[in-house]
Amino acid sequence: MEIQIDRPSGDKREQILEAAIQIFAHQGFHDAKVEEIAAAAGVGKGTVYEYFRSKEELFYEMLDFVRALYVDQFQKEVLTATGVNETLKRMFLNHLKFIYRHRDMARVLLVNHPVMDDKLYRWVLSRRQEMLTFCEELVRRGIASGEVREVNPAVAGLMIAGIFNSLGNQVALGETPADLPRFVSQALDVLMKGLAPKD
Amino acid sequence: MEIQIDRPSGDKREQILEAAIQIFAHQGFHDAKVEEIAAAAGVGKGTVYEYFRSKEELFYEMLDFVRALYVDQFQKEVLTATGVNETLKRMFLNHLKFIYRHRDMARVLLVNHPVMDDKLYRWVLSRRQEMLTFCEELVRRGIASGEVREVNPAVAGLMIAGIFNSLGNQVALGETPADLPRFVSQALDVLMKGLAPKD
Amino acid sequence: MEIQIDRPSGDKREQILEAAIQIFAHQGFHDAKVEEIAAAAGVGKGTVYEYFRSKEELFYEMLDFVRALYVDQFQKEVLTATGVNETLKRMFLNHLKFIYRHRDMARVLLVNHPVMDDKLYRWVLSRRQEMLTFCEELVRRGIASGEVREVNPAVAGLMIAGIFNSLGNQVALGETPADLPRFVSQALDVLMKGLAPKD
Amino acid sequence: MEIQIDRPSGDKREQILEAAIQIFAHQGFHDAKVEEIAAAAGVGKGTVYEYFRSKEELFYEMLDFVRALYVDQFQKEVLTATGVNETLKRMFLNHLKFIYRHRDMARVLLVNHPVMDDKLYRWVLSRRQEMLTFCEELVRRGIASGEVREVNPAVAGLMIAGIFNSLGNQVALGETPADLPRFVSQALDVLMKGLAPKD
DNA sequence: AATGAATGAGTCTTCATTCAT
DNA sequence: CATGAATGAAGACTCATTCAT
Repeated sequence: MEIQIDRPSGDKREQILEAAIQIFAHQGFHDAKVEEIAAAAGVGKGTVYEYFRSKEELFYEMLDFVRALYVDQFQKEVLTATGVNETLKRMFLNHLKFIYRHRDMARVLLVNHPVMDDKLYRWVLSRRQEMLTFCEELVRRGIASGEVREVNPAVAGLMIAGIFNSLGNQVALGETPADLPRFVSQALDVLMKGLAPKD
Repeated sequence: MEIQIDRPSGDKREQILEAAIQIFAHQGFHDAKVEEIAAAAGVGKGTVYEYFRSKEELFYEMLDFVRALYVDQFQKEVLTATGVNETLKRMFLNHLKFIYRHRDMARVLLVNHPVMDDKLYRWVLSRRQEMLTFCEELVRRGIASGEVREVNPAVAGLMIAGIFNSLGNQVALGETPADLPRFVSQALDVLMKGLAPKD
Repeated sequence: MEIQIDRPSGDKREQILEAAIQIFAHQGFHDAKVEEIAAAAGVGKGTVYEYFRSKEELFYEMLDFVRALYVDQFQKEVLTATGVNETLKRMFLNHLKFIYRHRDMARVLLVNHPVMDDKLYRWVLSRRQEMLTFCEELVRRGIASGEVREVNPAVAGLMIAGIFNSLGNQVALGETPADLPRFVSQALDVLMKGLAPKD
Repeated sequence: MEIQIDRPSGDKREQILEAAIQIFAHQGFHDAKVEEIAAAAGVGKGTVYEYFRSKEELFYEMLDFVRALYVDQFQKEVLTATGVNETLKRMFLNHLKFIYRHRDMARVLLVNHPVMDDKLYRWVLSRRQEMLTFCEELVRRGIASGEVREVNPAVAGLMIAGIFNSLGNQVALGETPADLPRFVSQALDVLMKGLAPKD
């Protein structure tokens, strides 16, 4: 009898989160009205408060929801790669695909930083640091394996993260290139040449 | 000749703009109260409305005010350079110095994008496009002059802009490197190697 | 014969009333949540509405419930007395004992008068009038029987009711005297001396 | 030029307090709407918040406002008396006159005890204790001066306070006696006889 | 020109009540 | 009968804006 597996008890909650992504992405935190989110989720205003203590909590839960989706995909498709070049390729491509498929979510993560308070500020810094740490570590590994020449890992990490974000912004905010793999490989070609050992 | 030190004409307006930078930077658009800005400027609440039609107009005027400062410096110190390498060096260094000297303003421009409405969204896109166009053009010139190999100028422009922003973010949001010129040259070394003609 | 210990019929209704006393007494009408009352009664929120049309009706039913308990005891222990002195003694002692045993209920009746609307206002006035009428009538009987001198029965009635309430308040809101009978007889001693015929 | 003495800068604030008395007295704390109070005061809703931080603060400020009026009159007319009998006479008469002139305020103080929270509960208890302490002390002084026989001062104090409140309630909630001085002296006659030394 | 007291539109949030299960 | 998820009406409070001085 346990048919309906798709919509377990978390049903309404997820509906609201999806709606929150849309509304927050388009209006920003302050201009988004809880009533709009409820309407977009197809529920009553009060129902939002059955699942989330406040508008602010809903906002943060949504950030974590989106991030969880991203991290999930990242772990499956990026962390399984070996070698700097391969890792970067998957990392970039994965990023652009994710953004392309979730433009609304992406806009939330990229642009919608109202700096309401220190809490969000810290959240943003924390995400940024995660990314930098990963990139820097990748460079270190590359140096160790001989794939990368002796550069300052912190600087190279910043560069990788910057390029990474810039390409992502292009997909999210600008015109999405038709051939994403080619787009990525063009960028990585320049990057890797810049990092390549003399030889 | 240095008479009128206290209050040259047009002073109030600028006082308010300076205050707006501080307050908007720290609180974001929505959490900033007009009253706070007035207080920080040392004027009455009503006075703000003598100089600016609305809080929103004040916000945009402030953005343009900050941008004008930046552009001014950019034109003096960057546009006078010749050659891709030299231009990039000045452009990066200039950027980091500006951010370092105006951390508060920088936070406004970097993080504080409430996406209140399409107006701001367009403003942000527009600034981004300006930067990309400049970088892309720089690459084209580099290719023409032989300083840069035959890369996709759009992709290279995105990369340069990404690195540019990433280093800027590091100064604004992270730890500022002690030796900025060295910091920049390390990054440009990688970048230029990546873009260098085969030899 | 003591079967059905857990849930005799009509039990739920009484459970809810008992819970209502506790919650209303501690939170007041408006701050009491129906959900809390339901929880305190060990039933679901919806169940409350099976037995009471609304929160307001529950409140009034609770008032009558408490009052019925009081009146019951009053009739058994006070109305069976003869003579003013004996009646007063039992009336006072009975009152204090009731309050002592039902402090929570007492707080409802003594302090918790939200004056939500004219309905409750009239309820309060009505209870007050009952008490005054009884006291006044008692004085009249005392005058007729010679136990009380020729005083204004309305005034004397007010005085008795006032003393009555004041001693009750002491038990409910202040420190309960250790020896209640002595406490009462001290007060009645003064009162009866004041009302005594010249003789 | 300093004519308008009646309406100093505290003008609006007092208007709001007066309106608050009316509205709170008739509707109780929870059913009173800030907007109603503002309307009754002839000001805008926001103006209330210029003078009072919250509805709750307004409520307590109103209580203190009324109490200050009362205490003021009490000090002038009651504390200047000498002798138990005279003090009681003035105290009672003063009370009834105050209530008669400020029926709305009186209802606030007498009936409107929503027990919103412990704060108000403590306020009520505190006022009650003040009254009891005063009455008890009065009895002690009477015993010392020979005006009162050797009764338990705590019990006698409770009685006096009870009679005091009962007469006040009659004026506030019931029918006001035409001849207040006579009303008071009838009650005090009984009371003082009850407290009189044997002789 | 400068001010700040006054305003009320706009929104989050609560909670009594309903009703499908 | 019993339940509690869902609802939306209602109200406290904020703050951009106005305008009399």
